[in-house]
Amino acid sequence: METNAELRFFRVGHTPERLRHQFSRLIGMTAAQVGRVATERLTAVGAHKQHFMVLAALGEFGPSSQAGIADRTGIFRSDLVAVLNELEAGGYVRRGPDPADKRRNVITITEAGAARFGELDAILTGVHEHVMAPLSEDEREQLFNLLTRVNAHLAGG
Amino acid sequence: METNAELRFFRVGHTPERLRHQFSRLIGMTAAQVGRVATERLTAVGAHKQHFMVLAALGEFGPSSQAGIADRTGIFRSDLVAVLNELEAGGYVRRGPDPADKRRNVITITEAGAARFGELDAILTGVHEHVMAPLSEDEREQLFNLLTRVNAHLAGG
DNA sequence: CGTATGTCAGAAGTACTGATATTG
DNA sequence: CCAATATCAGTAGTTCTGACATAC
Repeated sequence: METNAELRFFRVGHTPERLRHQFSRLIGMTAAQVGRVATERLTAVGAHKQHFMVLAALGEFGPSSQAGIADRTGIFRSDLVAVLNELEAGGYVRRGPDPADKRRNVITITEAGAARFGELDAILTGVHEHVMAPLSEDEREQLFNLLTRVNAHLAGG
Repeated sequence: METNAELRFFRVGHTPERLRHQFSRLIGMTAAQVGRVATERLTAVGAHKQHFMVLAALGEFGPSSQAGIADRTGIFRSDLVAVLNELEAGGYVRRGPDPADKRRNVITITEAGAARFGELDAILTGVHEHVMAPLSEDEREQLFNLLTRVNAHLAGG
């Protein structure tokens, strides 16, 4: 299992190539690992990322139709139904008909929902503390800024 | 649907909170969008991320057992079987018994496999060009370094 | 005997498509 | 008549668990 130069196309001393290739996998690998940790800790309290996303969207933008939540979170309208069923069952949101447009529901976050959001947010903050552990304050801010710009660009088109 | 201060717990002027919350979703959202684009373009040529990961691992570390590939890529041994079946069917890898340990197979990348890797790598490079578009050369390097350190830390324990 | 390897069968989560009834 | 909304049914792909035979 030792070095067989014929069969390796990344040779030692060929660093730029190797870095580029690692780069291609970097985002995916990082995201996968971060996602795994986050999912793990959220399921430990009976939640999903989607719960967090919905509660965050409601907290940020106020009461909304389901279509509005779907647009803001990227969750499919069809999948949102189940997520809202769960959140409603937990008392975290209220779902009522919209008097102004009878096709729509108005989804409203409750006190319990705000508290739940705080709980999930603390968990995710813990995760990203763990993830960011090797970075300084300045570097975390750099990473935040770079990712924000990348994300804005991707969301924009 | 206008501002209802009672129901929003992110208030204007409460910026730090909002940033923190956005931060929690940032990696996930970015990863999701990058992943979607990458998957889309790879399936267009009949490939998956896992194909790329396996070929990259073989290129980087040379011939390996399936367990070795699983360790390096994070793909489960059970799932690797199908991935290698596909790669073998395409002529991209050879799978033979290990004379030194009859439990193991030795997986070797072929010439065609190296070419295939180049093809997939070009596709993913294109994706990350698209992703990194708003960043300067220096900033890309920064992002690369930050993610590398985060990733190393996560992989290490 | 306990452990590692490759393989298979299947569960659980996620992402997505399509159809439908209701309403605008 | 066309578009949007909430909902449901079902597909596809990913992640992960468990079992098993073989070999160390």
